[in-house]
Amino acid sequence: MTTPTDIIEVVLARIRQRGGRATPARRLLLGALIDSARHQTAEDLAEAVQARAPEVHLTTIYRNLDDLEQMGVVDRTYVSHGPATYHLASTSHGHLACEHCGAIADIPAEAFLSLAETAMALHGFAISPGHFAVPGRCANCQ
Amino acid sequence: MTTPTDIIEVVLARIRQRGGRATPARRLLLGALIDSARHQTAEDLAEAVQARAPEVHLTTIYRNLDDLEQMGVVDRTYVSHGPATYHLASTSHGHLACEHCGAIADIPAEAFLSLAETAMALHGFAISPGHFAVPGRCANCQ
DNA sequence: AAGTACTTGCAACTCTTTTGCAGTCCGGGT
DNA sequence: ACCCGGACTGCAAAAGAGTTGCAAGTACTT
Repeated sequence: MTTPTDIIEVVLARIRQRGGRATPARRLLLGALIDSARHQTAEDLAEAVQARAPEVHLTTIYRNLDDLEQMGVVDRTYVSHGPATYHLASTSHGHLACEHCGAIADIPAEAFLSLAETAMALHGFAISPGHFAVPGRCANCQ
Repeated sequence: MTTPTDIIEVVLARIRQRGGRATPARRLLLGALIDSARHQTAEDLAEAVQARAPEVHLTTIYRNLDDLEQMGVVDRTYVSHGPATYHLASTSHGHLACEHCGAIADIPAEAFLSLAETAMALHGFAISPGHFAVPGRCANCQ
């Protein structure tokens, strides 16, 4: 099976290939992303990392999240007017964000198929379903 | 036909009904929203208003946009990591925003139908198609 | 073991939006 | 027509999220 440590080392190997380094901050950040595979803000992640290494600065979290996003390791999801959230890219899915209570629900990538087709047909536009949250009202808040 | 002035007066009438007042700033803001029915940021709108009334403060634009949004007169659209954009709510449509060049394209509300159905079936979630932009790559930037 | 370039911590800053407050002005009542 | 209360505005200041410059630190190559 694939343990958290495996995942971390695989990603670090990829980082090394690009001329990057395996630093404690990176290990801890990846650990935090794996631990709680839910949608966490940069600040959530900083808190998790700082529980084990208090000197790691929020700036470092942001810089590493940017890199990981560029490498395709994490997805950054923009929730309507609020901090961005991050999660491992492994599971491709979309997001529904309640405008009222802030709850986030996942929705399979296939749900975006017909939207993707229409966008492509009309404008030659390729959507990125994982990178944003669809706002609306959840069942409880309607 | 419906002239810009007509629209402005209809909206102002609704504002008065709620105990609100018809101020020059409101008239100018509505005018700016009508003039260029495209997606404008609060700053764009402030600039347009200030061309005729330089003393109108950005704060006032924000406060009025909030009110107009609550009244359902304008839609606020969140583009991934960037300022929110506003437009008259009259025409209901979705948005595609290029992650690379920032271009915004419109897409008919019907394109969201199957997504809306899936969200409702899976989570009882009612999406608000007008309130966000779907990120991706436009034809030129792929 | 040493050098180099990638990383980090820190502080200061940017951008967007919100809030507090005191003065201004709209419009219903007289 | 005039007055008054509450709605609205301008200004300054702050808050939230993320970015940047720079010097010091450190992982990896040789």
